[in-house]
Formats: sequence, C-alpha cells, structure tokens
Amino acid sequence: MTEARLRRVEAPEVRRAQIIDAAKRRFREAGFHITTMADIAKLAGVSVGLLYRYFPGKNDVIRAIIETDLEVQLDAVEQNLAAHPGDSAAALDAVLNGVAAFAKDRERTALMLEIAAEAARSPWVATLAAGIQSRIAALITERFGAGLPPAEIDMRVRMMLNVFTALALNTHDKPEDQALALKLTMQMARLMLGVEPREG
Amino acid sequence: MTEARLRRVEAPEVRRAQIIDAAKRRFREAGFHITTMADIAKLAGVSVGLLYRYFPGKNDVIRAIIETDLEVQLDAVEQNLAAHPGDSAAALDAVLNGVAAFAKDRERTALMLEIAAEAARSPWVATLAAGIQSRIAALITERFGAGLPPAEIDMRVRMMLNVFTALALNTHDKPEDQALALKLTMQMARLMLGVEPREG
Amino acid sequence: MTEARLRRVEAPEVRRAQIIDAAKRRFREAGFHITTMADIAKLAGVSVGLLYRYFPGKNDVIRAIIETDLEVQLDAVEQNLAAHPGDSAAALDAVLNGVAAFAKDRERTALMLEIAAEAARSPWVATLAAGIQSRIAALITERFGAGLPPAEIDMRVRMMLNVFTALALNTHDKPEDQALALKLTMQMARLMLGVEPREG
Amino acid sequence: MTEARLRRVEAPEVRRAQIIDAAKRRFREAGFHITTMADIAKLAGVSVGLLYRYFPGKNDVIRAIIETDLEVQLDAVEQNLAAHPGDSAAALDAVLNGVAAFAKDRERTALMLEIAAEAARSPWVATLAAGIQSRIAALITERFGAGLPPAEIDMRVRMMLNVFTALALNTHDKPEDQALALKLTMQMARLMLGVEPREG
DNA sequence: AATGAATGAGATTTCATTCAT
DNA sequence: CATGAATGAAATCTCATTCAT
Repeated sequence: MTEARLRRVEAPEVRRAQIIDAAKRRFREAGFHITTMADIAKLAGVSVGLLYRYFPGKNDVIRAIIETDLEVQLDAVEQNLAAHPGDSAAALDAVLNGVAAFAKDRERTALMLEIAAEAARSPWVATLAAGIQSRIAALITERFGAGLPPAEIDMRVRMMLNVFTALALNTHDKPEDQALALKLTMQMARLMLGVEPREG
Repeated sequence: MTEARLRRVEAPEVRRAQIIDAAKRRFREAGFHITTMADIAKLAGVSVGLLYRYFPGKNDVIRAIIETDLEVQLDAVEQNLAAHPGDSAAALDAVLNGVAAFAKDRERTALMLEIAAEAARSPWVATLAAGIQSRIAALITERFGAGLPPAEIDMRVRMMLNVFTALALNTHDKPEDQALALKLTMQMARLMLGVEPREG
Repeated sequence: MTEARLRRVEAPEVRRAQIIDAAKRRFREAGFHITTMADIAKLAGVSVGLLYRYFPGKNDVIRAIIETDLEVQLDAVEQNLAAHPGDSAAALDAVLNGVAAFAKDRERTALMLEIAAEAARSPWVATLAAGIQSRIAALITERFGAGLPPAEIDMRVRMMLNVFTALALNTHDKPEDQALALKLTMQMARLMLGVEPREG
Repeated sequence: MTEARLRRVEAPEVRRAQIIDAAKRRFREAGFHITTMADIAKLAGVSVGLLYRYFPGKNDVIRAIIETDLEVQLDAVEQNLAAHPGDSAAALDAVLNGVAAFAKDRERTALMLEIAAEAARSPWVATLAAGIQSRIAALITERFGAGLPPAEIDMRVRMMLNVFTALALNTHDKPEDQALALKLTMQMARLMLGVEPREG
C-alpha cells in the first residue's frame, strides 16, 4: 500500500545540496524550530534516515544553513565589487543594489530574520554573523576606505547591512510603497558609507 | 500532614501579569518555540494547569506577549510626545531617545526579533505590527507633519523605526561600539525625519 | 476507536513501584537492551510519557533495577543472620538456604545474569556489585570471622555467592538433578566459608 | 581517478573468519544488542553489504559466535586430555589450568556472560550450551569416571565448570585478588571432581 | 564479489494539553 | 481557584536490511 520510493543513488554533493536546499525552503516558510526532520526529508525527496548520514542532527542542519546563507551574502558583495574594477561609484552602486535585491526577496529575508533571532540566543551564530559582516566591511574598506578608523568603517558597514535587513521587516503591499521604502533605505545606506546621493 | 506548598489565591489580573511576565522572560531568552509551558509555569511560580485557566493554549500566550510588547512601544512614543507639549524639538528628542533606549536593551530586542521572525510567518502578527507602526506614524505626523504627503511621512516614520531595529540586530559587545552604533543610528533617524542633527 | 485508558492518579511511591516492577519483569524476560520503554509502560499500565516523570531515561530505569536488585540480596542476608541471633550454625544455614532459594528462582537469576553481563561492560555496575558483595562479606565476617584476613574473607564470600549465581546458569529439568546440583553447590559454599558439612 | 580503497577479493573462509573475529571482539566489548552491523563491518574492514553475503542477518552472526565459542571450550578440554594420555593426574591438571586460563581472560568471560544471559532467554542457546557441557562431561567421565554413577559424574563436571564461571563473575582488579580467587576456585573444582588438592 | 548509499520501521524522548483531586 | 500527575501524539534519532552501482 505504501508508495514505494525508487531508490536512486546520487553523488554526495548532489544529495547534500538537495537536503540543504529543502531545509532552507522549509526554514524560510516555517522557521527552524517548527520545521521537522521529516518535513525536510519529504521535501528533499529522501528518507529521514539519509538526513542523518549527512548531518549528525537537526542542529547541524540549522548550522549548515546559517553558514551557507551568510557566505552567500559575502560572495555577493565580493562579486559586485569585482564586477567594476575601475569605477568605484559603479561598484558601490552594484553592492547596494545587490543588498537591496536581497532585501526585496521575502523568502530570503524570512531566513535572515530567523538567523538574527537565533543570533540573539546562540553565541556562535552571533560570532559567525559578526565575522561575515566584518569581512564584508573589510572588502569595502579596501576599496573606499578613506580617512575613517577601521572600527568605524566596520560599524558603518554593519549598520548599512542591518538597515536593509530591517527593511525586510516591513510588509509593503503596494509597489509605490516598496519603491519609496527602498529609496529611503538607499539614502540611509549612502549616509552610512559617507557618499553623496547619486542623481536618478 | 498539612501541605507545605501554599496555594495562594490571587486576583486574576495579578496572576495574568505574573504569567505574562514569566512568559516574556523565557521567550526573550529561549524564543517562542523552545520555551515550554512548564518553563513558563515554573518561572511564574504557578502550576501548568493554571496557565490554561488564563490562556486557551500556548499560542494565545504568544499572542498576548506580542500584543503587549507592541502596545508598550506605542505607549512609550505617546508618553514622550505628551511630555513636551510645547517644544517640538524636545519632543522629537524624547521619542528618539526612548526608542534608542529600547533598542539598547538586549533582552527586549531579542523578543523584538522573535516577533519579527514570527511576523514573517504569521499574517496576523504582520498585520498587528504594521497597525502599531501606523499608529506611531500617525502620532508623529500629527505633530511634525509639515509639507510632505501623509503616505511619505508614514513611510519615513516606519523607516526611522526600522533603523532602531537595525541597531538591535547588531551584536555590540563593547561599550564604545555601542556608542558609535547609537550615534550612527541617530543620524539615520534624523535623516528619515528630515531634521538637522542637533548639537551634542 | 482507541481504548480510552482511565486516568487514575496514584501516589508517587505506588507508581514508581509499578514501573520498577514492570521493568524488572520485562528485563528478566527480554533483557535490558531488547526491552523498550513502550513495553515497560504497557506492562505497568501507564503511558510512555509518565515513565519520564519518574526516570530521566531508559538507562536510569536500568540503573534503578540493578540497584534495587542488589539491595535485595543484601537485605536477605541481613535478615537471615538477624533471625538467628544466638545460633551461629543455624544463621549460616539460613543464609545459605536463602541464597540457594534465590538461585533456584529462574526469573531472578535471569536478571542476575543480565546484571553480570552489564557489569562486564559498565564500570559503575561492577563497582556497585562489588560494593554490595563486600557489605555482605562484612556481615558474615562480623558473625563468623575467625582468623582469616579480611581480604580473604571478602573473596571467599564473593566466590560463595558467585557459585550460586553460576548454579543458576544450568538448566536442570529433572528434580533429582536439581537436588544434586544444589547439594554440590552447598558443599562448595561450605568449603568457601570454611565450615564442616552438616549432617543431613 | 582510480579508487584509493582497494577492493580485495578474499577466499570465503578468510572473509568469514575476519567477520567472526570482528563480531566477537565487538560483542565482547559491547554485548550482542548494542553492537551494530556497521560496527562489525568497520572492525572487519569490509562493507555492511558483505556481511549479508556471509550471514543472513544479525542473529545468525550471534549464533555463529555462540557456536564457535562453545566449540572452542570443548576443543580445549579435548586437547588437554589428549596431551597426557598416560598420566591421569597431569591430564586433570591440564584441563583445570586450561579452564582457569580461560576464566582469567576478561574479554572471553565477558562474552561468556553475554552468552549465559542469552541462554536465559533463547532456548536454542540454552540447549546448545547444555549439549556442549554434556560432551565435556562425557570426555572427563570416560577418563576419570570411577565408582560414581554416570549422572552424578556428569553433574559434578558441570558444577566444576560452573565454578570457573563463578570466577569469571568476579571483578578482580588487583593481581593478588586474582591469585586468591584462582586458588579458591581450584579448591572447589577439585572438591567437585573428588580429587585431593595437589602440592604447590 | 564487494561497496556503501538509501530505506523505513521502530526506538527514545518531549511537551501541549487534560482532568482527577 | 489551583495543582501536577497523566496522557498520547509527534518529534528526533538509530539501525537492520536492501539494492543500485
């Protein structure tokens, strides 16, 4: 009577990606603590037991998701900077637009909030997040770091990133609201980075 | 043979406050989903059974905490504005300082993040939070709303509040970091409200 | 459709005894590691959840059973000695007969073997068992301890007890076999305790 | 690109021995029910899948271990008797020393207890063990069986073997304790076989 | 023949909720 | 009103067994 799942062997990286992907999706929708291992397994299309071949336990799945998610943010900044080697203003725009795009994706921001809430409780999450933010700050300083002390740049970058996170907290149904919210957030981001608003 | 435990009968409001207070403390430390009803009962110094006389279920406790927490924010703004009926600049300062004080309290911000994460999942939480923000915006508009269209004022106030949320997202361990973060936050808040930074 | 169990509140000692008793029975029949918590709960007539109000986990149930079982052996020796305050020979007889009776009970010996096997693996079980045996040895020394050094008495008592345990390993179907096995074991026990065989 | 792991094809007897050996070691350390098939496979240096080519299931591995272990005991007695065809006293000594050596090996005794505990539950184990004991008894009776009725000799041999089991039940940490325990065991063994203690 | 990824039934444990006292 | 023992559904995790490679 039970629908026999067909046993497909996959390369470890593929499986791991499947699982991480499924977990991320469920975590976004339901949060870390409501999501069950069975949920993840079902969504990933594998058995529960297999989850435990890839991760020692549920906490390790959460940890992996948090780590990869934060890494993605760092990578995005890195790539946006690298895409405009000569033009600093364009590079900055690219970074800000990248972060903004990220903040507009409700799915991603839900996970971001989940991580933020977790960081308020688990020291290791807080440390990890702070580390990634510092590395992002370092990348930006390297490129734009004028006369400010490193500690201040670090903080300014953090605040800039957090403002976008905070933006994600709002539910803007109407497109014009969204546009306005984004415009204002961009102003704040530029204020943090000490750059003049561009035309447009 | 007489029971050592004293089975005190308390006024309902007192009991309810006891429970809400205990729940809030645990929710701050451990989050909504990790906290158990037994945790709350123990911290409140009452039995689990009694919890169910005051709230139909755990979700209702969460709902009550979210509601009271948001109300407290609204009340704070209201009182700060009312405290300076003549001096608009002083009133604004009072509001900003009030929100800042809130954002510096790690315990409260942990709960705020918890609520934000919940809002990303439960529509009613999102609606409730948006409603409160609108009421705060209305209060401020009423007082300072000069030439801008109401929709923009509303959004600017929301963004101003978001900035403090961003502050809360930071893991500021060192006091000098805290001071810097607060200074930057104030700059952004003033930018949102279109007021010049004050001396000081 | 589910047969509604009627919710009966019992005194803690009664419940604990029920659980320990059920666990002991299942452990005797199936061994520590085959017995499940659900087995125990069902046999005790309680829910699985209740088991965890009385014991933190399965290992603690095992520990409790081991402890009580060893204590019972000590108590038996103590009582048999106390029952014959004047007559040393009679007291010794009582002790030996007590141990023999114990060894004849297949249910109890099965548990004894389970404990012995566990002792070979878990140091704490070994230590606990050795401690109880030493206390039994002390009781006997107190009463009969002639010229032998305490360490030797201790060992002789242990060997005596173990011989009875070993007796339990054999399956004797025919009564005359049982009687002979017991007679021979008694001879060995007396040899260990350095007493002459009695007539009869 | 070539696989680092070498997939050696071995003669079936070699593989079987590898597996049995590994299983025995884990069973000694952890017991039948705690040991997993993966444990055994790892220790044997083969895959789990291969285990199932040699044994239909875990129970069959257990059965094989129990059988070989009991056979080894029988063989040892047989060989010790055969080694002294003329001198009965020397033969007896050899047998006793052989059994004693066995009982002093903590690893082997742990397995013996495991088997004994299993025998208390599984009739086939009990039957198998009883059969081996009878065959050992027969060997000894054949050699020393003087005036006693065969049934009694059989029982005396069993009891003699039990005595060594009793020795195994002891947790003898200190060497001097071990020596004493062995001395006492030998006394009991000789009592069972009706022989005078030898000098030495 | 050999591997080990994959399965899924079943074990342990947790906890929101109920209800006898 | 108040208690906390009791319940049971559901979650996490384990492991004997299977089977594609």
